[in-house]
Amino acid sequence: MTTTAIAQVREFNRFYTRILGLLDKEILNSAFSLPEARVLYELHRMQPCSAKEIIQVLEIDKGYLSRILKNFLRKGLIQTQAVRTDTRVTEIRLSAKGKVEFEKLNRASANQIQQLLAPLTDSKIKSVISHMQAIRQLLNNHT
Amino acid sequence: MTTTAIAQVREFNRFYTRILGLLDKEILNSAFSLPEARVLYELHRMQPCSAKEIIQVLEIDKGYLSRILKNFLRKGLIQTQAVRTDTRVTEIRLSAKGKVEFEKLNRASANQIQQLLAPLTDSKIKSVISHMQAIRQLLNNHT
DNA sequence: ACCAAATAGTTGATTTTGTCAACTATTTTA
DNA sequence: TAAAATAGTTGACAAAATCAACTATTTGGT
Repeated sequence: MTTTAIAQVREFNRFYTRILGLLDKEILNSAFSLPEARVLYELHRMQPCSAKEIIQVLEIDKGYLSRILKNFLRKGLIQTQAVRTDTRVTEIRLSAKGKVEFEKLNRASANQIQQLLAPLTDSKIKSVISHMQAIRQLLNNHT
Repeated sequence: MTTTAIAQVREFNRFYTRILGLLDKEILNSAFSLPEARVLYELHRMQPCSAKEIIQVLEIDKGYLSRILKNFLRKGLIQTQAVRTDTRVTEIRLSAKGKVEFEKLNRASANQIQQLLAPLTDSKIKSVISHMQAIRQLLNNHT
């Protein structure tokens, strides 16, 4: 039983890895690299937040992130401010420009997803989404 | 309607990217890099096959793949043979050693998946899998 | 049959991405 | 109050990926 279950999950992983690859292509010819895009996305969703929080969510190296954020700061996409109660921590938030860039990226990625869903009828789209929600709920223990 | 659909897909992508990242960790402390592991996996499933076929499935650069295969050959994991009717093409297949290595890797990855499913009851596992199959079927146009 | 275009794969050069360890500056703990 | 822990930075490096030029074939059109 579990053997076939594992094979099925593996097949899905293979399949969905491909889908994610397709969707990422759009991002790759934006102004951002994939890791930058992911950081921007998390900033948008978590801000204000510390570098550490991003590191935890994205499981990314802290040195690596530090450089990405330095770059974002240079481009004026984020603002940083030391936290009063613990000056080791810097609170990061998107600047107005950062928000604009995020929105651009987000629209591009929305287009990609739309193309993915385009061949489906509305009811099939609903169906896909409910399957996705179900999977999320079932596997959700895993951080 | 589609707006929320897109947001839902995005959430799932985020979620499943994380899952895939977790599962990949196991592979990363094997003898293979992630791309090598993917090539090995495709070889196992498609052999005998040409480099081109792998390139198409994995959407990987041909120069990059060429090096990976060269490396596999050096390690004795694959055997190659020019195709009679078109000597530009080399038919690749796993050697006995290659099959053994694949099996090792495959077991490691199976363990990871098993851990993912471990907290679930059998009926929930069935449920996850049927949702996965449904998604695959619905999105399958997108090779 | 012959030449141009296409194709499979290789190689070298380079860029991008990611890792690791050492370091500074704080804060926490015991 | 000294030692350990934590947030983040930086430099050195390694791994992953891309790009273009190249060889050797095969195909297609005339």
